[in-house]
Amino acid sequence: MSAIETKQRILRIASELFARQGFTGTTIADIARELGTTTAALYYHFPSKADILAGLLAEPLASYQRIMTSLAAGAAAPEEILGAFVDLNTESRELGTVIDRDPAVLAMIDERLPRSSRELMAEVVAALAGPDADRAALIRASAALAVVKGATSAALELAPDGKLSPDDRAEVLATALRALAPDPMPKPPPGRAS
Amino acid sequence: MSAIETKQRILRIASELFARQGFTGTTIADIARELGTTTAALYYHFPSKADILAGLLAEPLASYQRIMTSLAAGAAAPEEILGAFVDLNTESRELGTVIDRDPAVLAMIDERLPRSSRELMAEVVAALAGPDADRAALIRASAALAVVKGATSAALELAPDGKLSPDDRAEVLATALRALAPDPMPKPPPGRAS
DNA sequence: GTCTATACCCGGATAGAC
DNA sequence: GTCTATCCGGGTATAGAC
Repeated sequence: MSAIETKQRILRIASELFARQGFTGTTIADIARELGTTTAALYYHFPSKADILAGLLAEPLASYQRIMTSLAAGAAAPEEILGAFVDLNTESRELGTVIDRDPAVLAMIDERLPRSSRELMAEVVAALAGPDADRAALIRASAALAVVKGATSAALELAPDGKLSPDDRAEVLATALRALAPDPMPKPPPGRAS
Repeated sequence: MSAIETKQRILRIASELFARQGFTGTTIADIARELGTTTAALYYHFPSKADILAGLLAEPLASYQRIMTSLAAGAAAPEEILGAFVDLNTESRELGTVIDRDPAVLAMIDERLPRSSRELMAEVVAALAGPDADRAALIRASAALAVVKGATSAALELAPDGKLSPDDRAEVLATALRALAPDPMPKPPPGRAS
């Protein structure tokens, strides 16, 4: 088995284990056992446990930054932004749960990013809420993002083939947009017969 | 300082640290330092680190089970269910982030509960989605729950006094309900003039 | 490229004095 | 109730043979 091939296997195994047990909760020995070798063999392919995580995070993090730059470029439609995050969560479904579950992972990511992940999220919320957003609008924007994350992973779990069908994607997106939009009529004004 | 008083201080400190660094990411030494004593002193008040967490979790877990039994009793309105979870997240705001972030914590909770937390969540989703729910309805129900968690914590962070105002609570609830409701008209059927 | 063996550190927990 | 000192286990990482 070529070195590069083994490297891929390690990443695949690590991805599963991290998703199930978290990054901190997964030991090098866990990965080695699943791989069928010893921990020492692992260190031939990766210099450290953190580097395994970094290898896993490289692509999704690049996608993420692409979204952020396109977001900084101009006023993107909420639909575009939310759709991009649905796709990001779909591509790297296992990692999505890993990332914000483990503070150690958060810290690692913050090292590799220009701005902290909290700041980045705040930017996305601001972009979704629009320029003159009151607190209610910010709440709704946070809600829309929560929907994207929660509903996407729910849809992926419910899907028989583990893939996000176009219908499901549309449902998630529509739900997020409904969350984002203010209530059309919170309470029908009294004195106005239907 | 009385023992009972110190115990409360420990719980308070632990709550903060767990929220910031996660349960696994927080060491007994961290807590002791913040407390101004040594780790050995901590063990006079709590037999183990896990027991500190258990002390923190006791109340919110009881609330949670209260919700579940009332849910099992009869068909509660979605509004009631979602409202109950908003309140639960508000009362134990710091813990909410701790609980499902750390697999170790999840495991501990599952030990103390009759059913696994995954099963419980599935029950709530089912109750929200209704008896004859298709996959889209289940997705929306998951989304509504995600809104409750995400938007409540966002609202708490945005609030100047760190408290959830009635207005904000209403906004969160309305948003969750919009997420839950199917799209009124996803696409106006063609051939039917407005 | 993978092994055995082991160094090293850190975190949870205990013993026993005060 | 709190201290000093220490044990013990487990986890990352390395050395060096094969």
